[in-house]
Amino acid sequence: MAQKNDPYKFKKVISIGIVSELTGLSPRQIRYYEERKLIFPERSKGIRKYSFADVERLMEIADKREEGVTTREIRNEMTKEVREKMLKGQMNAHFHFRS
Amino acid sequence: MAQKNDPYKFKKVISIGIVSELTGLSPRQIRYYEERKLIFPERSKGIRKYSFADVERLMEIADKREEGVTTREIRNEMTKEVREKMLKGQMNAHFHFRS
DNA sequence: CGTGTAAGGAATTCTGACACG
DNA sequence: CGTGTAAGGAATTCTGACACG
Repeated sequence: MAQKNDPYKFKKVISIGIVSELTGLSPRQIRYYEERKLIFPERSKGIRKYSFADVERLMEIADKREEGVTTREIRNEMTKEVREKMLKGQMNAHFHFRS
Repeated sequence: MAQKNDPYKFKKVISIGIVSELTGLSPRQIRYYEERKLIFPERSKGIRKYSFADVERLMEIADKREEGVTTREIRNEMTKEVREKMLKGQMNAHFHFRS
């Protein structure tokens, strides 16, 4: 596992303009990737707030897009990863019970 | 030393409204503490940007203010700490040379 | 000294839409 | 499909000032 007890990485506090600066993506692109369910900012009075984790995710997305991967495919890879992680979780729970 | 290789703690990316929510301080108070040189946000097109370190610092300031410590005194404690750290740095460098 | 507030302006963000492809 | 743009409105932030104390 990467880093989970990172106290700042997951707090949604960054507005879209700054995210745009950090990632090099346009606000339009960032909003579109949300529409395609690749990222999930929170809202503070209607205004989108992102975490550093979101910023890193967006940079990964940007890389894949440059390689020609469609948002649809990125989305699919994502759900696949989640599925695998859930399986692992199941297995861990299983072995835990058995031991 | 606390945490120095924290990749997110020191990036100035949070706007004053969010800092206000995180700390419970009013924007007015936050700007005033800057005027008194207790914090040093960066600016992105005139708009203040704070780091998580700044947020923590502001919470310390808030605690001291509640105890009745003046901004002047907080400022003095600060410069004193810096002075001590510089001394330590000197000593470390010194011993380093000698060993 | 430390903080609230009203004032006017500038910069940000939001959404829905049209465009191109 | 993915992204740019102009449009109109709403929310944010900024500064300097007056107030109270």
